Amino acid sequence: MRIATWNVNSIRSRMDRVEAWVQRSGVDVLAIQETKCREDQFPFDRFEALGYEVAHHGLSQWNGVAIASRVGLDDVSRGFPGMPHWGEPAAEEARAIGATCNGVRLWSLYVPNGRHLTDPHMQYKLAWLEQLRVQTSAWAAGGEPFALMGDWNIAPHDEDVWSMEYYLDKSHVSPPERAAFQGVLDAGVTDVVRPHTEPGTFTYWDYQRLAFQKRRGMRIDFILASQALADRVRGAAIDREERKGTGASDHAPVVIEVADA
DNA sequence: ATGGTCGTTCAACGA
Repeated sequence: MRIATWNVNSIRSRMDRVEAWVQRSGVDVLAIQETKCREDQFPFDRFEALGYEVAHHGLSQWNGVAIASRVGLDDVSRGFPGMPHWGEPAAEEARAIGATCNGVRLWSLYVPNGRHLTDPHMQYKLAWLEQLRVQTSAWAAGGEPFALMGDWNIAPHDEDVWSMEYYLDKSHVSPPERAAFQGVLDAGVTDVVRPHTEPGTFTYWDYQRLAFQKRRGMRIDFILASQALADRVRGAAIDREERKGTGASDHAPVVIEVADA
């Protein structure tokens, strides 16, 4: 079974590329982030024509997560228990959706950006990750195979950014963010992609300042798997080619190959 | 050429 995660940065403006990539990659399940649309705007018909069921969670033009699967899509959850809200007044955001596909519990997650070190959004990000840690601990205790997939907006290691000097006073690399990410790992999941990729492999390149052409990227998209699932991972890759050309998302798809149970 | 962006929705914001 081939499973992937991809921040598409608007499903409506990206659907032609997404469709081409789905067919080219042969993924069985795709976790999508930043659909940037409401439920009534999501192109369900395009996925159904490709043979995929889709569960989507979209509340506005921001955020939005989905899971597309051609190997079953059951027990869909929108949000996770205790997930913090944002804004004044505080409102739910579409940042998490879970579904069981072929016996594996999969989550598509869009972790809050944090914006700046002193921005209130950073506290929201850290609180969101703390609650995800709590939930991950509970899920891991069950022993079932599951994965947390998505855009974490954190570069856990120095080698995960093109320049630590550039990011020193910016979000995504700060000690509190890295500690929050490590907290989720310590709750019972492991990065199953890193062992299959070279150091300095990135998943995201800013649209600005020719970042992709200058190889100025970050590794912020991850697939974290429970032990039961990690034991079945046979390979992984980051499809950097998909970042090329006109109409590309600023994120590349991340793919794992999983053996049958 | 010594800087170079995209989405949302339509002035400004988010990333």
